[in-house]
Amino acid sequence: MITLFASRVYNLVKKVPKGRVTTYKQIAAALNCKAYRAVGQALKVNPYAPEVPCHRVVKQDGSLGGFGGQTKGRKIIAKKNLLAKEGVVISRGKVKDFQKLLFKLG
DNA sequence: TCACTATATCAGC
DNA sequence: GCTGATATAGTGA
Repeated sequence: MITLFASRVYNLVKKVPKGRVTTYKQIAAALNCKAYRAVGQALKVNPYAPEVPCHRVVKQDGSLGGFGGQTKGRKIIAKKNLLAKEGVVISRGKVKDFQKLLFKLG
């Protein structure tokens, strides 16, 4: 079930250009709320898999967050490769130059 | 209303 | 630096 809130999240994520990343907080802030977790859930059930690259959405500290294939555990390799292809380097499980690559919404 | 969740932030060690 | 607890907001049953 896609809701209005989720649609807004997708819209914002789609705005993130290649080689750039954003955070759950940025998205939530752009929506004028603090539903960081709701954002993650919205992305989780996203029907726009290729259009809404959740791998471009990371945690506030630059770490990949809970995604990376599944929410249980697993390794975060696919995302690392995907981001690396776009110019985003992952170092120690976190985005390198995160602050520079961070795409501020609004 | 209750429980769950891909977060964020603070306190304690 | 890491872990535990708390705050916040949205979704589904």
